[in-house]
Amino acid sequence: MDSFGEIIKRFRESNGLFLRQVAAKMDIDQAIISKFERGERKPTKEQVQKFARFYKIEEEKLMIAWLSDKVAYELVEEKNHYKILSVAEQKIRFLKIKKKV
Amino acid sequence: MDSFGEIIKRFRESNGLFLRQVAAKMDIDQAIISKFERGERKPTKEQVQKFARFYKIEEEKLMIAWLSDKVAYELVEEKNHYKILSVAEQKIRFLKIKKKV
DNA sequence: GTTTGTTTTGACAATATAGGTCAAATATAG
DNA sequence: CTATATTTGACCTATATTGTCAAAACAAAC
Repeated sequence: MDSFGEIIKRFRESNGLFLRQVAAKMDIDQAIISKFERGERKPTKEQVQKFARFYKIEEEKLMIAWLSDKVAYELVEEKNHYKILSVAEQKIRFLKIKKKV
Repeated sequence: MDSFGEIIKRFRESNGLFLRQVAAKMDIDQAIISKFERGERKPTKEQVQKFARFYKIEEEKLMIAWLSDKVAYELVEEKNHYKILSVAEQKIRFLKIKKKV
């Protein structure tokens, strides 16, 4: 249940890298990476993919963390979050079927 | 499992109102309401509340439809949507507990 | 306590996304 | 064809998100 930020921070540290180094190699401002790691800012989808490649993390895994962060952030202040999620699930299933036809 | 748009359209029609009339009373451009009804645009939270009051729909019900639309729209193109939703659910639960402390 | 190296913060700019307005186009009914 | 209702699309504005940079804060070493 890790957040995107926790994951990329863990990988950075286990590789013994400084923000400065990651920033240079990935060509992303280090202030932003610092904010990603602490969940203060959300990366774009392209950045998520870039991090997956950089740290050799399975892209799907990182994507799940990132998207679930977004959904959680969007609903945490709302009532009935469980209901909202289950209705959303039904709608997604319906939409996915519809598109294939 | 209705979308926000389907709900407000149903209420408008069952009240025998034209878009023009709703638009005038609610002070929202009728083109926008037309787009809401067909899901082409998403209303703001304030507008959702306004529609709930206008049609005397239970606000929670409309809010659930609106938020689940947003989540569904956000995830429909993604893989692993079920996994994403279940991780999001855990994260929300965790965050809600954390806030109360 | 000052030097050196790292991370965090915050103000501001740039960009992207969402929402609003309006008039014209397209139904639909008579 | 006329009249009324809805939809579409182009354009504009507002808001939210992301990027940049320099300074502040933190930490370890000495």
